[in-house]
Parts: sequence; C-alpha cells; structure tokens
Amino acid sequence: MGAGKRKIEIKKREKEEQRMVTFSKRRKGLFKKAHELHCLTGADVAVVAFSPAGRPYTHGEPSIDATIDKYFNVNGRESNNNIAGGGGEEYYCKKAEMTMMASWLEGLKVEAYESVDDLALVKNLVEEIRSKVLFRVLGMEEDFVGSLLA
Amino acid sequence: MGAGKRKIEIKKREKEEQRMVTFSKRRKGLFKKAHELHCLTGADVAVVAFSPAGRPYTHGEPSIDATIDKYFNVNGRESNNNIAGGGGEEYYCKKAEMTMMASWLEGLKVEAYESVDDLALVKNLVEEIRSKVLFRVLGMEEDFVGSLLA
DNA sequence: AGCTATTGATAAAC
DNA sequence: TGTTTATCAATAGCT
Repeated sequence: MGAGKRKIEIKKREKEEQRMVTFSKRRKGLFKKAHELHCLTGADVAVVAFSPAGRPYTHGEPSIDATIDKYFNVNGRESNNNIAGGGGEEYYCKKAEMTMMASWLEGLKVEAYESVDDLALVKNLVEEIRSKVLFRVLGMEEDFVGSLLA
Repeated sequence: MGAGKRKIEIKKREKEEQRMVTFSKRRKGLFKKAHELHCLTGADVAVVAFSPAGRPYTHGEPSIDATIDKYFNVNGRESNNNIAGGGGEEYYCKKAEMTMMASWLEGLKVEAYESVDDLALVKNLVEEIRSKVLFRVLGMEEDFVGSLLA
C-alpha cells in the first residue's frame, strides 16, 4: 500500500521529473478550481500556466481570449490578434506521424470520457484536443510546439 | 458550533450574496493554488477572475502582464516568423500541416460549440471528434488505412 | 497510469 | 469580512 500523502514545503522541487509530475497534477486541480468558480458564481475566468518545459496551458470561461480581452479593455490595453489559420498548401503527413496520432487518438477516448464531468468543460476539451493534435502533427520539441497554439 | 461543511452541487448559487461569499473564498483558494504551482514547479502563471459584481481580480507570477505577454508573444507573429525563418524544406512542410490542421480544427470547434446542448452529448461529441480526426488523417494517405485500423 | 493516507480547502453558522 | 468546525476535496509518495 502507498505511503500516502505527506506534507511538503512550498518550494521548488529538486528533480525535473518531480516538477513535471507535480505540474501535471496541480495544473488539472487548478483548472478544475477555476471551472468551479465560474460555475458557482458566474465569474469569467482565465488561467495561463507555462509548464517546466515551457509549454503554455490555458483554461478560460467563457473563453481564454474573451476573458483576457475583457481584462485588457478594463485596463485600457489592446486586445490580441488571432494567428492566421487559413492556408492552402497541400497536406502531407509522414507515416510515422500518422501512426503516432492514431495511437494517441485511441487513448484519447477513454481519457476524455473520464475527465469530462460537465458540459462547460467541452470547450476546454476541444481546445486540448486541438493542442495535442497539432503537437502530434508537428512532432517537434514541446517547448516550441506549445508556442504555436493559438 | 457551526453545522460544518456540506457537499454542494457545482452549479450557479441562487442568491447574489451567496455568490459573492463563494467568489471571495474560492478566489483566494484559486490564487493560492496558482502561487503554489509557481513555487513548486517554477511555472509562470496568470489568473484573471471577474467577480459577480464585475470587478477584475488578478494573480500572476512573475507578474500578470509578463505571463500574459509571454502567452501572446509565443502565440503570435513572432512564432510564425520563427517557423518561416527556420527556412528548411522540412519546416515548410510541417508548417503547411499545422496550418491545415489548425484551420480544420478551428471549424470543428465552432461546430462542436453549437451542436452540444446537453451533457449527455459529450461522449458522442468526443467520439465524433475522434472519428473525424481519424478519418482526416487516414483519408490523406489511404495506403496506410489498413495498418492503422488493425 | 491507479491507490490511499493525509493534508488542504471550504460551506455553514456566528 | 473574519473565525470556527465538520466535512469534502486535492494530492504526495508508491507501485
């Protein structure tokens, strides 16, 4: 049986792997808290967190950009411009990439079913799916790929 | 003695006063969680939450603006330039892939938002997304369909 | 990716 | 809004 939870000091974790695990667990917890705050009080929320690897994760309701724009408007700043999404280049995909994506999609179904416990999370789920798909397609370093996701 | 904490449903609280109290308490908890995430993993974080009264509250490390700027910078023109500037044939192809997929997913997102009006539909939505993504991927290189479906 | 013992967060009531 | 208390929820260490 596991030794169970122990109290820890709130200071930077020693090992890189430990930081990644903690980030992964607590990011989920943080986003869930933000979601509950939104549902319970109707508050618009926006959360951005960069992983130890430098990849950005976001959670926003009604949407990350809407809430941040609202914040900037109140503070008299320019809203962001969306990255251009259109493109007419011929699609090309390597077999290795396709295999990876197919494998990932197999796991996605179960993962998604278990993590979604509220309709409002659908938006974030789709965003996450989008993020993951792009990551798989690009097959590049996490640090860099995360930066490409609008 | 207080009756103590009781389990509550995650849905909008009835009374305005109740919403304000809940917002106040949970905002504090949310910001603390964000702070701990930062301290434990070194992650840059930004949180914005509008109270039921419409007032913005923020928490950010190293600062709210620095983190949001970082989020926008890596999502905007600069990263695009990095790809294009990367120059190689490899990057050109991969950017095309990303652009196409991004465009498609953008459409999917809107479609999903509009079609979902019930929690029970979540599973079907995810299944549909999975199905569409697989179709999209497989459809691009039909030669590989057999092996991927195995 | 799952499991528990614990710590941590918080709904009610004052 | 702050404090207290009884519970519920999140998660650290393991496997």
